[in-house]
Amino acid sequence: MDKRWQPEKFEAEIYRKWESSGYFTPKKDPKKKPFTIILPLPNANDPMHIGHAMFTIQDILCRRHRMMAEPVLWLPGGDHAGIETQFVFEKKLQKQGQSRFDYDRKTLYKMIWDFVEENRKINQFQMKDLGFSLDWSRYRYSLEPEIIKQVLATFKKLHQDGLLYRAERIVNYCTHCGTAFSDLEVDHVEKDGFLYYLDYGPIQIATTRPETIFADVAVAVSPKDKKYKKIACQKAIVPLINKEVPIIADELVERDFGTGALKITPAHDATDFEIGQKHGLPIISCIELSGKMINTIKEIDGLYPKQARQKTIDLLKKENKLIKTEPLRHTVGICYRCKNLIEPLPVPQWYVKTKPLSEAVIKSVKTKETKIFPPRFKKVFLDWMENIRDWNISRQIVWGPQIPAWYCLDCNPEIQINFIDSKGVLVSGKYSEIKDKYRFEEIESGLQTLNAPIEAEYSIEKSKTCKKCGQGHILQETDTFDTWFLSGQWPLTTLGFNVENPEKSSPDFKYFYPTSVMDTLWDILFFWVGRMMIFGFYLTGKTPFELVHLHAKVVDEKGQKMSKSKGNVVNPTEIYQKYGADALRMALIYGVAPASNIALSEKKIEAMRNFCNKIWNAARFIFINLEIPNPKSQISNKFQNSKFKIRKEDREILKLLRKTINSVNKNLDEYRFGQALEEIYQFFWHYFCDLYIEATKNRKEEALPVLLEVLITSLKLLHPFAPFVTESIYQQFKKVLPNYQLTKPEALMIALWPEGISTSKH
RNA sequence: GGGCCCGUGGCUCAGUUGGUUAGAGCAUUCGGUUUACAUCCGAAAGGCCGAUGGUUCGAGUCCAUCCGGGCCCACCA
Repeated sequence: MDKRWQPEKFEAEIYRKWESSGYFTPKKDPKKKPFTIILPLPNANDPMHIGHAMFTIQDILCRRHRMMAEPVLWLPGGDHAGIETQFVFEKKLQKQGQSRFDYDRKTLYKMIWDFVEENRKINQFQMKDLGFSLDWSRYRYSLEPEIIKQVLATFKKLHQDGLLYRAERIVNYCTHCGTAFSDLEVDHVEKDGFLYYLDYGPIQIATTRPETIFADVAVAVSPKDKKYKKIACQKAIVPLINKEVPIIADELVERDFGTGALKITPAHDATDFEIGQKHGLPIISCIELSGKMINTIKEIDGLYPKQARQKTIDLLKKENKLIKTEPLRHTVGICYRCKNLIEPLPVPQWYVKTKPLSEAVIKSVKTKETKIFPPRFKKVFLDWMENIRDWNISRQIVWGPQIPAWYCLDCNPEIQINFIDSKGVLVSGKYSEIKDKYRFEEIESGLQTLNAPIEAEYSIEKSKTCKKCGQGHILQETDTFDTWFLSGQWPLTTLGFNVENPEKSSPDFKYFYPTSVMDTLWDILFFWVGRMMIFGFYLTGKTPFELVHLHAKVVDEKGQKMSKSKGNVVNPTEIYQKYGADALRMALIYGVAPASNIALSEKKIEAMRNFCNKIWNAARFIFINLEIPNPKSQISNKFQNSKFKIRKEDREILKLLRKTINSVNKNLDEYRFGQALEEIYQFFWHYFCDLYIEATKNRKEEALPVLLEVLITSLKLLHPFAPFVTESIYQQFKKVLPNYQLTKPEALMIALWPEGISTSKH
């Protein structure tokens, strides 16, 4: 054995051995309950970042259960990651001086597909480098035809069950990304702005968005507000356009804010929209999807809201309609992706009715059919579930499966179409306006987007001709699914669930579902975990996983969030190349409490590298003392038959070993990985090495059986945390002790886990 | 506006249902090391466990209030 642990010499070979021996692929045994984890599918396009290295927790769970002789499946996959990937790709286009609007959707889709394929394997290699015991034979990609087939079937089922509908509401629209987002995808930031007090004739209002006055349809006051009682029957007058609008009363209006009167602009504010709906007010838009002003006055039309605001204020000042301006710190929504302001706009979208779906989920968490760890997240999860709002699943991007709904253009001539014609020119217009100038085939092949009015009729069955009018001018909805609509079904689709006929689901599904643990970063608890549970219960009536385990994010040594701009990002690849995978794995686990931030420093990684070296050298010491003159002669003769005296120190170390086994098991049973590792660390280094090995130096031969037993047992305990160094050592010993009882199994990875006397309650 | 979490030696954090001298890694100081250890071993120094009050035979650990830091959710224009 070398003088020190050199990971680069062993890691790749060891991983190859495991994989080729088929250890990662479970043997299904109907008599045994399997242990299953579905890997949170990384963005197929992303190289690994430090967050992915936290999958170590899952590997620890899987490796331990595998050693406990359970059939273990850890299933890997990759996500096309709709908006994330398209965003990255568009940035790339931008660098080349292009944009997505230069391409029809088919071409763009193909380009992104190729872009992803180029990178799709990278993070798979990296996960292998980290030693993850994933069953690569079951790898799934979210855009595989079979996966998409099931996802579309779910859409159809939702539709049949009346849980799906189109609606035109205020959505969170990012004019830069050109798509709507769900409420979860909007970040809120505090911003210093101004509150403008405007003269609306008999009444004064206060607003932060004077540029939207052109779309005002009313002024609302609080019904409790006495000071406006008298003028309730009068009309307010919108300045600049001198439009008369009614003054109404609604309890959503806050009496003490501003003047207590709120201008109602249903098209550009969610609260106003709600009030507008209640009072039957019209919806007038003054900002279009491109983010530009429209339907205003000639000085303003075509401007972006920011410029429009200044211009409007100038004009209001001129007409003496601006009463005063006061500074106001308020929160605004920004796009979580591009950080630009979210523009609330009315757009027809597809929605899932979530309330009926959430009931089973809530019940399962309350009855602990689905457990959440750490338990403190249970409350926020339930709060969210209980107040869930309908889910907007439409995204106006191309990267992802299109929503399976079809419109007949002849029955819906008002449909707005954007396409690139055969000369490469972008054409926009209603179908009724363009149908005589272009052939349908030209429109279809150059199609970018269509925008169907809310009353448009659609079919969820694909057909060549319209059942109503018999024409063949049919286009599919160009909205694609929110990525989470696909990934929300991941535990089902990856295991082979059949939506249309659950009886026909694959044997894998029948055996491995429900899965055991879902481990993920808590920031996607609602995005993903919640949706997986919704789909799991909706489609199978069962929870998709018995336990949700949430871990925290990795921060730098000062406790600061890692970000590119701060320059404190730790690249896992560099780390494991320098220190070895085991050192990185342990640095992420050691001394970390459940779901608390993980402070990662180079010093800590070094310390764990030293620990690997310590393990290696303890083994080396024993290895050398086997002193085998001829490796083929059986070492066992040398000590197995010899009578040796058990001394006090032998008894003590064995007792301590037993104690360590117990506490490691207990800690692991309760998901205290950091504590478990600390226990082994202390035992191995400071008791076994510092005390026991030192004490046996003058009676090496006699102590050999105990040395070997403690070493091999420790290797087993350490294996889930540091698989490479432990397996490498084991293989060295196996070579010289092929028939020794402790080194019988082919690999440490499949050796029997040291069970303690369990003290935890089950 | 509602909710959650954190505040323990210079730094980063453990401390599981309240129980003997509060732990680790890194950093610091001193000593040792001819062979398991690009190191390692031994020893030392360093903490009124954010503040105050309470429950208790006993609290870092439970309760209340306050101070300081972080996070999540929410339609205050």
